[in-house]
Amino acid sequence: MNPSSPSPDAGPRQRRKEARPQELLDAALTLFVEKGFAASRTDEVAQRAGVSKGTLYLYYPSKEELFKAVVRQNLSSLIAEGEEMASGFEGSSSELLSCLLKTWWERVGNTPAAGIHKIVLAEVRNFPELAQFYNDEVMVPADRLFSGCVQRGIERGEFRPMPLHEVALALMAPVIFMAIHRHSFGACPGQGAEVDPTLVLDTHLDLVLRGLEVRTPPPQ
Amino acid sequence: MNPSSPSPDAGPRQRRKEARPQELLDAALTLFVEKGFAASRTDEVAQRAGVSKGTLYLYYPSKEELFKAVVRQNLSSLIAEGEEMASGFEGSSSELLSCLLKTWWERVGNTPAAGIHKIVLAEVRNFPELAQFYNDEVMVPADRLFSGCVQRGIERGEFRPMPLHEVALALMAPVIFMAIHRHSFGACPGQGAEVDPTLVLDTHLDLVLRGLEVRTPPPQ
Amino acid sequence: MNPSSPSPDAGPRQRRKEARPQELLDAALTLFVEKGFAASRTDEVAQRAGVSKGTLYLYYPSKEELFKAVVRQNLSSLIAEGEEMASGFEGSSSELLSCLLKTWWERVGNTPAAGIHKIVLAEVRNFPELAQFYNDEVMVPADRLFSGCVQRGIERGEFRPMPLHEVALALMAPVIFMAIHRHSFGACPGQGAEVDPTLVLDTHLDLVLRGLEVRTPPPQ
Amino acid sequence: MNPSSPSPDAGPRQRRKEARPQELLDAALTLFVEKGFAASRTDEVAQRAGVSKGTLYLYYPSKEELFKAVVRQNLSSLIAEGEEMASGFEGSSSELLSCLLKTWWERVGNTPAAGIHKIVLAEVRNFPELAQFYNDEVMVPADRLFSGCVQRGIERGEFRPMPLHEVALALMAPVIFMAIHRHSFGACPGQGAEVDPTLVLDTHLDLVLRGLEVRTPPPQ
DNA sequence: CATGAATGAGACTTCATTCAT
DNA sequence: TATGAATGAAGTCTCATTCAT
Repeated sequence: MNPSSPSPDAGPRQRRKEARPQELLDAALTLFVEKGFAASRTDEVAQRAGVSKGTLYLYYPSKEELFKAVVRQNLSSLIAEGEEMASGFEGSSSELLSCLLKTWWERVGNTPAAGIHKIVLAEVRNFPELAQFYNDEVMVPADRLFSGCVQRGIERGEFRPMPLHEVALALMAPVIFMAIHRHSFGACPGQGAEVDPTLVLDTHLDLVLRGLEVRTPPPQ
Repeated sequence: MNPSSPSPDAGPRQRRKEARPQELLDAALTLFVEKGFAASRTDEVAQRAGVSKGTLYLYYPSKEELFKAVVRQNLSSLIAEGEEMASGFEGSSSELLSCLLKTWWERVGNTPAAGIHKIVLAEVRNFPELAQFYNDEVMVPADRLFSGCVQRGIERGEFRPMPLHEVALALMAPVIFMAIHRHSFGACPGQGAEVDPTLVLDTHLDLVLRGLEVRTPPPQ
Repeated sequence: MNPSSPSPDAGPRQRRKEARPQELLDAALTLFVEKGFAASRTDEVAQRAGVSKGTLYLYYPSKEELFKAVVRQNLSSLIAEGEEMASGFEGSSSELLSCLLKTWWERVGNTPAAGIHKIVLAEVRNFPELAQFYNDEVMVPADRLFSGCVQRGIERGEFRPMPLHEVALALMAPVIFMAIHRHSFGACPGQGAEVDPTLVLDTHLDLVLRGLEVRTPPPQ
Repeated sequence: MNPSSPSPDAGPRQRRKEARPQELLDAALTLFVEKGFAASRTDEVAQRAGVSKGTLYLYYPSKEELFKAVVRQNLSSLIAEGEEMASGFEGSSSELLSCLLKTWWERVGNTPAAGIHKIVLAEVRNFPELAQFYNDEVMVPADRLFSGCVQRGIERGEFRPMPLHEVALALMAPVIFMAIHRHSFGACPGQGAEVDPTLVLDTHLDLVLRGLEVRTPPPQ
């Protein structure tokens, strides 16, 4: 991949080798989202990545570790990005929250990665180690990001004083719920498809941001 | 159990026999909610119902059919109640929505039945038959109920005009999400337990209902 | 088996069921001795016992537990028997030791059970739990039995004072070694078969018991 | 490793190459003795020899062949030494036997080489080829050596007339047994460690040699 | 010669389902 | 109707062996 590599071509084998982890993660994401964690077979993950079962274990020592790697690649990185965007943001807090949620929807909610939330909510109880991992790696950072934005709004006098964590949850829940929902019923034709995600998102933002706003004191 | 029991009306044995299906459904609900569908063992369902594994198959021909029966019994009855309450309601639409959501939380969200939503979202993709069923029996009625309340508010001049289904979703999502969340991470100590459900519910209502309100035109 | 059982015949199924554990233990002993512990497949144990693989796990929860059961049945019981014989023995200590070793040879050394010693010596290092088990269940009791007999001889003035545990080991080692040896090379025709076990045993006893004896004090 | 090395006689690389088979055999011996044949991984053998797994297969076509080579190399050299010592011995036959056994213990029993006996006894049944080899190379010469010494003692009037092969076995068994035993249980703390090998050896010799002796006629 | 990524058969174990009693 | 012993397919993971580089 790197043209400065000593061997100019490296051959297909070398190229394959470097791409393996990514190919495996992609295959795993697709299958986990489709069938769930427990119902996915390591055989099939490998098969979809075009390798044998043994090769999968060459890169990831267990099914659980494979799942963690999928989570890290698809969720952890996005949260970090959001944190970065928030830290340098100049506009109003409403714009910031709106921007964060819309970005999240484009980058996660509307992609296969959204299915991860479904898996976690559904199966984490049977895999306690994953619960801890997901909490540390996803839930805590996400809460911190959104709570921080709300606090920013309150401090700047844009928002009413409100409980931070609860507002953060109220902000995130509908988009996550919609993402999960589409992943569950999306495959079933004619069901739940009648709602337009963009309209739902806009409506949700319209409602909640207006609900947050300090009501410009009418002269009364 | 004792055949020498001369009690009339068939005796305890007969009563047991007739109660079997219900006992099995109860045991299955508990276990499915706790572990999920795939991770629940038929052995344990039978054991919790106080019968042998063979007996389970006498009443339900497979684990899948048992699952469907559990879903049918526990979800279908929940919607009608809300519909009834809404139809005779006299107060403001905000009060109506607030009342519906709080009641739902008490009667469903905070009980084992909430776990069914988790199961369905997680596993419906592996049971296409259930998707149709869940859509018809749960999603459509729930949407109709909440959409209707929002429409009532708009018609009575309490709420701004807004897209009905999208608002309905924005209303329901956070409470369902929270219910699911508690079922997933509730068992893990110190995780997700720091949010107070009542406070979340109040905050959510505070935000969304205020967001729905027609802003009383300042000058008038 | 119990004639007072309500059903006089119980049918072949019932009879099979009661015999299962014994049939499985027999099959396991044969196979373990033939191939070793690690190289024996649970499939084959079950097959030789005439049941399916699943049935094996109905009676023994793991391969290791199956092995322990084999050891218990074939070795532990014999040692207890020897202890009993020793406790009530009236004759000389030489006769007692001679009798114990000859009995051991007949009941263990010359039967498939002797192969267990081979397995343990060879593989115990890879299964630490088995090491502890075997030590507690076999080695310690066997040492106690033989040490006790030697001590009896010394106390009664038949034997010279000697270190008990070391003599016990010197007494047991050749017969165990011979048993192992026959199990290893016994299958190979014409090898190691030229020694007559009975003659070896007699010679060993002749040597060691004479070595133990208090040399009748020559008049000096 | 550095190709620019101008050192004569082929340089370190060449030396490495020629030493490979020996390094592999050494690593294999260590590992086989430690873990047994089945539980040893070819990966680890190669790693301990400082080469890759593929290289191992360049020198030995399979794990079984490697095992055979290890046994062959390590057993063949062991016997000749003892024979040499015996042939020129001048003292009493008791001293000769005592010396042989003590030397064997120092040179073999107390070293990793003793582990080979454990491996052979345990696994020879799965490698019929090895049985013949072990018999010819080890058992027959060892028996010849010890039988010869006993015969020498009888001929010189030191020992009672006794069956030669059986006495030989009675002489060798305890030390071999103890050596094997230490290799099996030696790793387990507090087990079998309570016997002092030197004391066992002395006790064994004390017993058996006294048992062999012509009882010096009391009156003289 | 040497490498190490890749393979795939096969190990132990689980569990939904059946059926003789 | 009720039982529970029995089944065997299928799951995750290991590891001896191969082969392109």
